[in-house]
Amino acid sequence: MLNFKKEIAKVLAPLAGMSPAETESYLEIPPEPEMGEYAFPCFVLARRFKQSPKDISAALARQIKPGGLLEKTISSGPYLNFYVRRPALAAGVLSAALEKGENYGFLSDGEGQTVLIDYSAPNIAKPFSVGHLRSTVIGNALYRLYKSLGYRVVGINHLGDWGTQFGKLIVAFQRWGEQALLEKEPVQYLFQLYVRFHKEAEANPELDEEARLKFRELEKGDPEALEIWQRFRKLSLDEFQRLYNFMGISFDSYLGESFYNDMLEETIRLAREKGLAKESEGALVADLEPYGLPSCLLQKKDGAALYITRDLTAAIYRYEKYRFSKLFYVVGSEQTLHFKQMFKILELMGFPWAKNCVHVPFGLIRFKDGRMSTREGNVIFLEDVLDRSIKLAHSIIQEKNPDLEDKESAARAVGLGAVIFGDLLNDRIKDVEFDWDSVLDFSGETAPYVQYAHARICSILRRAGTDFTGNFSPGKTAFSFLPLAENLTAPEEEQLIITISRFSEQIKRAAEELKPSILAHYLVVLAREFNKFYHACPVLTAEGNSKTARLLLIQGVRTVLSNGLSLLGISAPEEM
RNA sequence: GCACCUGUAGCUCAGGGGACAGAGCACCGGAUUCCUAAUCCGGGUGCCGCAGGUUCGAAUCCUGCCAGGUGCACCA
Repeated sequence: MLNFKKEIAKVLAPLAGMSPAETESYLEIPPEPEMGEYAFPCFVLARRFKQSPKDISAALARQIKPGGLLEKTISSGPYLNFYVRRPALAAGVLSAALEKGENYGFLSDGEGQTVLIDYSAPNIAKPFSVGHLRSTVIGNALYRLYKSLGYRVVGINHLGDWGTQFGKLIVAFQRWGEQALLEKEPVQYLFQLYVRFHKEAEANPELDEEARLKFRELEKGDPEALEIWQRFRKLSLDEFQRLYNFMGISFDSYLGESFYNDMLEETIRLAREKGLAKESEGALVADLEPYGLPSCLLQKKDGAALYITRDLTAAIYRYEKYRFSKLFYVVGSEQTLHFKQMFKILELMGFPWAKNCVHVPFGLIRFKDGRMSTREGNVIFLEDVLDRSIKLAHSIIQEKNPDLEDKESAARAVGLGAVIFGDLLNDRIKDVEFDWDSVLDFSGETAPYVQYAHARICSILRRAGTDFTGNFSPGKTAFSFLPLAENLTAPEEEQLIITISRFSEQIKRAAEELKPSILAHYLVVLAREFNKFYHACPVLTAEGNSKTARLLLIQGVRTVLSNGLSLLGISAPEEM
């Protein structure tokens, strides 16, 4: 469909007296399918031509001749509606889907460019809660989206493996810790210690001071503290790794905050050199008031570095190493100010690439009566959510499809998919209220809905056998599809073709706007359209060419559903 | 106090300056001699938070206000 849009722009541009690119930017999708595939609103030309948009539209319609993918151009009031030659579109789209398979829809816009995505970044020694889910699944989807556009993508898990919480944990462990419990369920146990620490510190404030000192020791390289820290780190990393594997997520780099310890001095030196860092009350402060931002602390009065210094250092390191064209930080919206400050400091430090650093914020997951807090212990663990979702999926499969051989893997795909999709469907900037009922609702606009459409197609294709694709040799497929494509004239069929043809546009837009939700919505629409088709048009009992054409059509739908889900980090089982 | 984000149907939310503002959930009724009924079909809902402004045209852009959320110096 990208081609069709370009084709229209090329023909229309000289008549409208603007560039093809500008023309293309005005093209829009009409509200009803009967109005064609694209429309050009002629209001924009009214002033230039000193005529009413209606007259302009009528005149343009007369001047534009059909050809290529363009079937006809019809003036509709002030709009100029373009109709695609549907069989040609169908033949092009379906042959491409068949040929390209799991790469169908993917582009190569990003060739030669490197994009870094910083996401997930759980805190070591804290359990993985649903709060971390968002960064993880959004980041993972962006990772796959950019990859599909041809970018070289580097996924970075900036582990929260340093900071004062380790002082607290070490103190807690040394006071109350038991080796055996730690070995048994490391993260759970560390979490308990962490919660206990905060509870006891309320009555006993000197604990906080002790923790602060302990962290100082750790920073200075105290062997005992270091040994404990390393153990905590390894134990929780192993557990995170297990979760990531389970969810099918991986990273290219696990360099966490601690990695930058030795480089912080250099960052501070650089900031001083640029006149950015000033002493204030014993601490080191970057004055950002002239830029309309609150000043921020680079170094505590005890000499310890702060989060932002670490982030600055990491950004510099990453640029040195990867020469990225974009660096995305998939981090909660509560840190918006932090990133504004950080990017401004990078700019003031004289790094021109600072403008290529982008914060990709997302809303909080909250409870009805407030936010989650690790300290207070009121969190929901991701693992519990996944477990319950998968169990539910399993019991539904048991009920609906008792003969299915591998129920476990189907249940895993569906249960996991439901959770991921639920997080990706809505605009990431919005807060979400955590609610078990909606997490465990598999009807309506959900992954299972999309997966079910996919499974149904697989079922039909299985029954049909695979021979029907054998008639189409690669290379001349589009041509040989034409006679078949003429059969796809039912409204449900045409709608499916058009929607399939817009797949690449959706991928591109989702990546550009950094919103996987765009793709998720598109998949729901495609699945819905397939379901309508499924009820209106029988496939296996259709005759001759009509049957073959429908098989090819649903094969195309299957490809898009499966590729689309995969871009969101969700698998599409063949049976469920 | 200041800054940023959000406000659309009973609920959860789509909506790319453009044609009559759309889905899902929930509720009611219907469809299975037929490819998986996790499906489909039908039924009705809106001062698009409020008030101004820009524009041929605003849910969409700008300003102000209201409500909720988030942040604002030694946490990350």
